[in-house]
Amino acid sequence: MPELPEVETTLRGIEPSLANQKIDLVTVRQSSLRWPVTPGLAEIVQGQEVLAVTRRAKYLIVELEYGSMLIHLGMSGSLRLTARDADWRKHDHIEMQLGSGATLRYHDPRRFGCWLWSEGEHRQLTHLGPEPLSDDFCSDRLFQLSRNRKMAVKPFIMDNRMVVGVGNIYASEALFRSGIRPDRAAGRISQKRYTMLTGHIKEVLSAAIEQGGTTLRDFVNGNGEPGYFQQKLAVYGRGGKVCTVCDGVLKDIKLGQRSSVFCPNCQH
DNA sequence: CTTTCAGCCTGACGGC
DNA sequence: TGCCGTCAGGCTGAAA
Repeated sequence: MPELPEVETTLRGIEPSLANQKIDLVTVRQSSLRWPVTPGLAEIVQGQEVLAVTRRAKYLIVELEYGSMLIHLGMSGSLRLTARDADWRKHDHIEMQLGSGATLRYHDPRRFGCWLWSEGEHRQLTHLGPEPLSDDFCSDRLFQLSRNRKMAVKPFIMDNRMVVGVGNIYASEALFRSGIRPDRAAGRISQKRYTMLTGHIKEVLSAAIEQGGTTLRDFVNGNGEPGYFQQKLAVYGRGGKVCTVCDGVLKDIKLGQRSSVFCPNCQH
């Protein structure tokens, strides 16, 4: 389940093999993803050179000479570099062969991801909030946006218009570290506590990216998804278990259709 | 305007 | 053993 750290890890892994390479051949075996793969995408991008590979939120952007491809890994997607003649695994949907001989495979069992082509800006990228690790994401901004909002703070910080890239795992962890109950109304949290929360969001995401860096080679070589962050999680997936800080039992509630685990003792 | 919620999809898992 | 229901998750767009 790629969250922002996994997408960033993927970017760092594949970028050197794609940048400044010509796309020789693209094969789309399954075009039914979150949105249909842009019709004719393969023919359009073949022959173009990759100018750069970047990331915005959880989207990867492959910039080409006449436009760009927008790639999302959805819930279960992954990109890996393979040998040119590697066997196709179940759920390998798209392959991109580069001039160097490098081959990129897109694998996505649940098909929540996307591969889209556009000559201009992708509509998915308009209306996105700031990157969580940039200075544009600051507590003042978050505090101002939260005023008069009755929505619970957890779905609030997971809203891409507030800040991008904060998924269920890291939202839960950042709220725990901040001592804030996930179901507290966003508009009823003080500026001081938003300062803490903002800091913890940055902290938890950058720590995960750092750890992603250590499993970078494995990840790109395609030996399965990294499970490196699991033992560091204090609340996510631990409903009913004992809190790591006090001796209370962690509670599991639904917020905006998402499971939300917190410690009723430590979080208020 | 804000907020909620169904739907997309497959695999893993628990109950029987 | 296998069948069925439930859950997980990001994101959009329609409904309230």
